[in-house]
Amino acid sequence: MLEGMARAVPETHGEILAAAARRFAVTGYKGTSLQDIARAVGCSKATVLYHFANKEALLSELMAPAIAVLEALDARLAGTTGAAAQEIAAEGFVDLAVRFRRQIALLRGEFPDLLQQPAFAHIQQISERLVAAFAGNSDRPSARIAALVVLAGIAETCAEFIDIPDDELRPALLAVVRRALEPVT
Amino acid sequence: MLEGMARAVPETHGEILAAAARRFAVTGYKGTSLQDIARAVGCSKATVLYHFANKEALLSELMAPAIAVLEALDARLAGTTGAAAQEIAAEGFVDLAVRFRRQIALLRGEFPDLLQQPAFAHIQQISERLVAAFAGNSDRPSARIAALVVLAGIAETCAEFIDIPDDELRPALLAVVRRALEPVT
DNA sequence: AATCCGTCTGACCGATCGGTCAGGTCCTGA
DNA sequence: TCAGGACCTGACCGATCGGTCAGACGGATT
Repeated sequence: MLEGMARAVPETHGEILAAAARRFAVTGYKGTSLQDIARAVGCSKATVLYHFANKEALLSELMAPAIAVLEALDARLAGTTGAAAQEIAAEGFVDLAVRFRRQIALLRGEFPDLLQQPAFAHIQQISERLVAAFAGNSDRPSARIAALVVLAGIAETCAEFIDIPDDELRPALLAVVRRALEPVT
Repeated sequence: MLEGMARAVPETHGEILAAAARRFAVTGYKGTSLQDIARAVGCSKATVLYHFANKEALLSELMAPAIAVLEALDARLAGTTGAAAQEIAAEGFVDLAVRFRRQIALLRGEFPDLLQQPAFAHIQQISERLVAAFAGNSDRPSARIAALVVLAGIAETCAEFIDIPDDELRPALLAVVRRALEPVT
């Protein structure tokens, strides 16, 4: 069986995942071919497809931890309203965006397309609830516009500053978000 | 010569341009094929390439007016600093983004890629100066982060709200931008 | 020695991409 | 009547895409 020392098994699976994360973050999901990833790893494209059923499976495995944190944030948001919802959304989403900068970068501009795939269908509803929370559950168009500005601004800014340390990015983002959001009346 | 009534010349050129604008705004530049555009117009792909040298020429002609306005804003920004630069950048960019929502939508996520092409090379420098103006020409990282948040947030929000009337979107955006920007010391 | 299995690969597939080209149609001016 | 040019098209091109498949290789089990 599996007794004895850990077999010197090649960790190709993890290497492919890491290389895909790096390439996706630079050239996006659609803009990165399986050939690109294979070249970065140093194996053939067929090897990539041996370890992952298809390109989308590669994306799913890469996004899974970020999605789990997003769902946890959505759960904490349930039942909150007004300023409390704004505060939870601000702290929670800024933290998420900073920690998963690479994952956010890879779906730049492809967010609407990728949401079509059934594997990410529920993300759309979560992001709608997140916008509502940023707006303090207000129906005023100006509140929703401000919410979308900060949501999109955080995501894009995190994707842009990939080298800055977390402890520098997080407080600056939190400060601008708290300033930008429309106070609930 | 060209005397007499305007010849009933088919305005295919304009129709292609309009259809391309619509398709690009929905599926992006890379995500829209010349076949898609031809189908939307009701002509062949070869006809599209008869009226436009190549796909990039179609994009250039579509972006030209927006780029002209952006360059005018950049010119107005020259020589300004501090709060004055912030105010000019805010009003100018919000107005630009609202007016050219469709053009902004079409380069969602493809902005970095498209900037590589020599035709749009100088746009990168302009956007850097725009970020600096939003930051009130401050070197503080938090000011630059706030500037990028509002810049990206405005662009993405405009691309998202394509149906809202200009007069509703513009003041709401201006309000959130003025709130969000870090005041110059 | 024979077998099995995890790992990996080159060759190949159909589809689609942006782009080219020869030629057809139709109007106009000489 | 004829030549010419603007307009348009189907057929085709090479490249690249995601994905499939039969089989090669090597170490462990029997």
